[in-house]
Order: sequence, then structure tokens, then C-alpha cells
Amino acid sequence: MTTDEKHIEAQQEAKLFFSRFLLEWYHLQKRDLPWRRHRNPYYIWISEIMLQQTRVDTVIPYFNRFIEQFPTVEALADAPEEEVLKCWEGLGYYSRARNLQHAAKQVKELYGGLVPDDRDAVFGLKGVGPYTAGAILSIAFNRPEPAVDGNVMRVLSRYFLIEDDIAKGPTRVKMEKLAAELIPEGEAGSFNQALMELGALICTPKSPRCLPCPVMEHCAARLAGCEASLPVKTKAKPPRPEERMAALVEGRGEHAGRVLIRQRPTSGLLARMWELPHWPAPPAEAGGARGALLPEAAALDRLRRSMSQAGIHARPEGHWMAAEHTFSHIVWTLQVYRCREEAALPLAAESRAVYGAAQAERADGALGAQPAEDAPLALFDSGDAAADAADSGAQRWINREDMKNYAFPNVFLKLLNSYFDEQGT
DNA sequence: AAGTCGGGGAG
DNA sequence: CTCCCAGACTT
Repeated sequence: MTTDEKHIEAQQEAKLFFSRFLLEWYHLQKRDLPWRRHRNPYYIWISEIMLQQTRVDTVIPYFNRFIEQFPTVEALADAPEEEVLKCWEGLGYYSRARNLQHAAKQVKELYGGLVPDDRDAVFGLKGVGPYTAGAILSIAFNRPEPAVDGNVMRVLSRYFLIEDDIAKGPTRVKMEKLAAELIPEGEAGSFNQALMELGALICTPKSPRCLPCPVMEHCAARLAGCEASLPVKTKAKPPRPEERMAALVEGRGEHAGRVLIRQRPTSGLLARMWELPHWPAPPAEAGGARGALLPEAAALDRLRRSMSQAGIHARPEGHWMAAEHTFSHIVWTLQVYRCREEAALPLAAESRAVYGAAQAERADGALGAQPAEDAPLALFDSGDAAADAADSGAQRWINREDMKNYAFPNVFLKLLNSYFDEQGT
């Protein structure tokens, strides 16, 4: 027997060992999760969409609420979109919710409300990519399809000592071929879940717990002592910072006790979510620390003109608090100002009556180069042009009770709750 | 292939 | 702080 043949034979033995002992471990150690209590393809599907880039512990309460509110494919397909989005509030990646409902309509209309069990049909559902298709087919229907996510690539890269960059596309394809070879006959669902369970509980990104690992004995990375340096993955670009000014506008008269919110555009960042209105803050002065506040009077003036341009008649009264919101690719620093609604006077009259003093102050200093009164705000790169151009979006006056009817990103949820706590309402 | 899409938990 | 998570979609 040649050296190559011996190597291939050893590889084959390592694969059989891996599949057998991993599956055995899973049957003893698997967690009791809500979507594992039935084999309802709809439940499996919902859970897999929620679990994209999201931890199990985060998903559990969302999953339970979701299937209570939308128990069947048809219930989801027929629900108002706002209800679906509200049920997703705080979970992130909100296009998942919209795609999911779109796919529910697909299933209702094309497949009679039954989640399809063939590869092309599942892959054709909105929001279902290579991983999720494999997960649905294997877990719900026990079809021998690989389901390769971040956990699986980490486990396989270590066990087989694969040094390919898992951030690259072709690596996932390679892993899928390998994962498919490992599936034991008739055990696709359990095996794929076992692979992910090992990644979640034992073969973790940092300091893997090798001693209790059921396949440590033949783990190539462990044997080579390099398990901590795998998988190889190019690191992501850091998010770009964005300074923004937000308005917490307190209503008067018929709006007393309520604050103004607006809806974001139908596409892009936080699509269709509700928020406090906010605008780009002018770039910090040269030499000024990033995140530094503008001089108070200049900030209030800038905010007043932004609101006016958006058709919001309100007077900024002062800085309330700062808030940060981190996305994958952006970090917002929001300076929130408390404002009071005003009667809708003609703009020129309003400006002279209320802002004469502030303008006099501005004239002698920092913002001397500002555009003339009533001129459009200077455009500068805000990184959120869609939202800034969509000031025409819907607006509402709400109190705390009304919050249950609108879906907010977490940062605005926290700001609104802080405000209503402060007001004691 | 690279950028766009949230939010939070672990270390 | 950094990393990354049961990824998909767009360009």
C-alpha cells in the first residue's frame, strides 16, 4: 500500500469516527429547544430564519411569541406586515421578517401552505440561502443535505485542520462537500444539528473545551496543537462613525403628553421601522474631538432648521442625552435634544419672533459660514442619504401606550422608555 | 468579491 | 474593547 493510500484510509477512518461519536454525543447532550419539541417544518423554518447571525438564547423568546401569534404558514401570510415587524422588534436584520412573510405567501400560494421538501423549491423561498435550505431539508425532512454555518466551518476546519479562509465564498462550498460526506445514513437531521451543537457548546470560537469533546481523539488541529488558531478568517472592516442630532419633540395642545415619531423608508437601513426624527450633525470642527457637541446655540439652530425643512414645527430647548447605536457597518452617536411643538406659523415670522437672539449669537462666531436663513441645509456625506431624503415619511404623535403599535429599533425603544419614565407616564 | 443589512453575549 | 453568532441579498 502506498503512502497516499494509507493517508486516504486514515482520513476515511477519521470521518467515520467523527460521525459516529458526534452523533452519539448529540443524542445524550442535545439541548431542549422549543423548535426541537415537534417536527413541524414551519417551526423549523421560522427558527432557522431567526437563528441567522443570532444566538439561541436570544431567539427562544422571540420564537415562542412568533408561533403563538402566527401559528401557521397561512396566519403569517395573511398578517399585516406591521404586526410581523413588531414581533421581530429588537431581533435585528429586519429584512428577515419581511422576506419571511413574503416566503409565507409563496408557500401558501404555490404549495398549498405546506413547506416544500425538495431542494429547488426550498431554495426558491425568499430569505432562504444555502445554509437555511440545508437546515430545513435535513432537520424537517431528514434529507441528506449539508447545512454549513459558522459553527460547522469552525468545527470542520479544526477537526480536519483546514486552513482556508472561511470568510471566502469557495471555502463554504468546500465545507459543504465535506459535510455531505459525513452525514450518516438516515441521520441527516440529527447529524447536522449535532455539528452545530458541538460548535455552540464545545468547539467554541475562543478557548475550545477540548477535554469533554467527543471527537478530540482524532481532531487534527488538537493533535497539531493549533486548535486555538483555527479557523482562519479575515477580519471585518470596522464600522464607520456617524454623528447625528435627534429630536424628542413634546406635543402641545391636542398632542399634549405625546412625542413625535416618524417612519423610515421602505428599503435600506432599518426599513419601515419607527424612530425619533434625526439628522446628520455637522462635521466636527478641525481639531475638535470626535463626538464633541456643537456649541449649544449653534446646535439648536441647526436642529431647528432641519426640523423646519422636514415640516416639523418645533423649538429645540436643550440637550437631553446622548445615545449610541452600533450596526455591523455604522456606529451612530445620537445627541438627543428636547423640543417643544409650536403652532404652525409662517416660517419667516416664526424665525424672527423666536430665533432672533440665537441668530445674533451665531453671527459672531463659530458657524459664520452657515447658509443664509431659509436656505436648504448644506449637503454633506451623512451615509444615510435615503433616510435624510425621506423626511416626508409618516409621522405620529404617541404616548407610552401607543408604543405597542409601532416597531422601533432598540436605541429608540430605550430613549422613549427613558423619556416616559422621566415624565412618570 | 465586497458591501449592506442589528443586536447582544462572551471573554 | 474585540469577536462573532444556526447568513442572505445586492451590486
